[in-house]
Amino acid sequence: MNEAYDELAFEPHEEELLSRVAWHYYHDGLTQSEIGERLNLSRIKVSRMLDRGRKMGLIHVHINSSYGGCFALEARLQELYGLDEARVIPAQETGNVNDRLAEAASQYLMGRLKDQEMLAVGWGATVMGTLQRLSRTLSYKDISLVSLTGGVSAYIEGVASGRSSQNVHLIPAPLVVSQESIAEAIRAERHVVEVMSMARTANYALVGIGAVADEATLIASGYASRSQFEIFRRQGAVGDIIGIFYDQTGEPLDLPFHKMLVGLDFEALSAIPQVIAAAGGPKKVDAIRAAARGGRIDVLITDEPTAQAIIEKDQA
Amino acid sequence: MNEAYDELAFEPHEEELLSRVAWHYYHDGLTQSEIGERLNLSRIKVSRMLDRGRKMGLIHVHINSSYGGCFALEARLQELYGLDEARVIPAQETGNVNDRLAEAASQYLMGRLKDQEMLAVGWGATVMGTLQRLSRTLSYKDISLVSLTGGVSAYIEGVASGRSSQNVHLIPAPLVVSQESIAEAIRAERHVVEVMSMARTANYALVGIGAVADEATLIASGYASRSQFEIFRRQGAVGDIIGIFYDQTGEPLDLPFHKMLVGLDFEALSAIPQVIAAAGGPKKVDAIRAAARGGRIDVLITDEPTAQAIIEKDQA
DNA sequence: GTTATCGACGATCATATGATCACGATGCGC
DNA sequence: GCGCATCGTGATCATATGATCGTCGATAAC
Repeated sequence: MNEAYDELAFEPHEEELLSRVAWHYYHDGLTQSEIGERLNLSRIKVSRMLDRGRKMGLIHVHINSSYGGCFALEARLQELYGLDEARVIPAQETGNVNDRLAEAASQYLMGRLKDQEMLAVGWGATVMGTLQRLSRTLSYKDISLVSLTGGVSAYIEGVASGRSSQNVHLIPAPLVVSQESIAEAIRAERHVVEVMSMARTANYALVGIGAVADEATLIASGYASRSQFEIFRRQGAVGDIIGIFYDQTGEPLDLPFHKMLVGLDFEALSAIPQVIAAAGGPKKVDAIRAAARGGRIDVLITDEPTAQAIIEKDQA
Repeated sequence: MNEAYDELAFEPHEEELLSRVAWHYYHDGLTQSEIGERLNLSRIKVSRMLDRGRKMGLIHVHINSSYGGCFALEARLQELYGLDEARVIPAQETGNVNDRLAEAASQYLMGRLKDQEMLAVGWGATVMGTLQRLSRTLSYKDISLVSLTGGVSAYIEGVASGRSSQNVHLIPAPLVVSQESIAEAIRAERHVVEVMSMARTANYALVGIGAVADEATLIASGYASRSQFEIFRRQGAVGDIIGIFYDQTGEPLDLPFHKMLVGLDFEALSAIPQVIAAAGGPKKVDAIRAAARGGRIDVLITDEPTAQAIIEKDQA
């Protein structure tokens, strides 16, 4: 029998043969050897055909889940901004976005935190929610918490209740004070210096990203006024991380407000091995995008519509 | 670190994790071990998750080809009628259906015929087309041809041209004669007896399936009349194979016409290891269905709409 | 409280897969 | 016609996968 002739004869029907092989493999669950026997092909050839089928897009694997689309966005985000990791949660009508982001962030950290590591935390509603969900894990893994800024005591106390409280180190000050001189004085305090230098040694930093919008938590909590925000906006601010406002490119602005902050600066933040940001919502699109472009963050946890919007802006 | 706690915590997010695993596996091309490292799972667990994902329908493999839908029909046909094999060619506007069936049949036979085997052939346009396409393979593989009935010499001669002609054994008679006595006399001829007994030893039989319709080749070629067909139909005939008409259940009818045929009967045909039928078209739906249900054929090669129609009739 | 049952887990091992290599056929340029 | 490059092929081997088994822990029944 002349093999060459046989193979030649199949050529115009390559697609059929390919489809048939793929069908047997993926739907019938046959092994490549079994398919080879049935169709008079060598096992290796079947393997190569499947390979070709996959590369040519003939074989398509669909993941039948609301998460399916998100992974593509994650890959895109990572690629565009050089992130270590991106997590995108699927769009959903029910449920508060911040809660779901907090949930996702806590999931991420649960999988990442190793025993006895140190987590530095920023400021904001999402960060708070994440810490609440993490509290049990933090005890289990004996994680140390340290604050990146002042003004976190209110909510971090709840998280740190119980046995693990000895591992929580807070900057004992407000986030913002009314004068630069006071801020300087506080930053010079021994205890504050200690906590801040400890924060620099954290393995991870968990931060929120704030929009320059009237709904910002900074305004709601009285740390800043609407008129201040208006000024920030005029100066090109698109968002803030731990109270520091930055422009479209993610570069921090030179604002008097920054001088009144008690907390780490961007340089110190970047020195932490992995900066994880959890934020989402239409108002925050520009803020997140700028933070990512400027390399301010290593890991981004956001929601699907926000991810979509961010990516779209950078396609154009 | 307490592993159990970690795993527990992922529970409500099983779908996410499953999707993520599937994504990495199928889209990113990571190995199960790599996925395990990334997501802090054991390799074996990743394997099991993928398994579950497939079983639960979370992971769906789509074969992006016009042939894709046909394999489902093939599987259904095989299952419903206990066929050894079914081949369904995709619906297509261009091209003659018979030609495409002949092409598919010849493809099938090319892959199946081994050196020096014997193929018995029936009667009809599709069979003729198949043999024409096969002629080169027949020479290459040194295949013997033998006819199942009379009346095939006209077209089989062309196929058997050249060196391999010594391996072609035809029943030297018409398909049908005008009287029972003549048929008996022919069937008693030494040469006819020889060829017919040779046909019984064939490895494969290739046959067409005829509809009881005015367009039938039997009528067109003058072997039967429209009025005869009308009578057959009244007696419950739905189709014929090698000139033998059968009813809805595939049982041969008791017709005077059969007594005037020169060729094998159903019993002899069934004794051939694999009876391959190639037929399609709306008129032949009932004929094919009855042949399949009655176990008259082992392999069916048909087209997509026909397969669909056959299956639909048996669903109800 | 104790025991039985069940399910999840990872270790181990056989099998399936695909990466690499070397060969032979085919087509092309010299 | 004669190398030469290229492609497709099967052989071989390292790796990836999943089937099987025993263990452990949780739960439920007693």
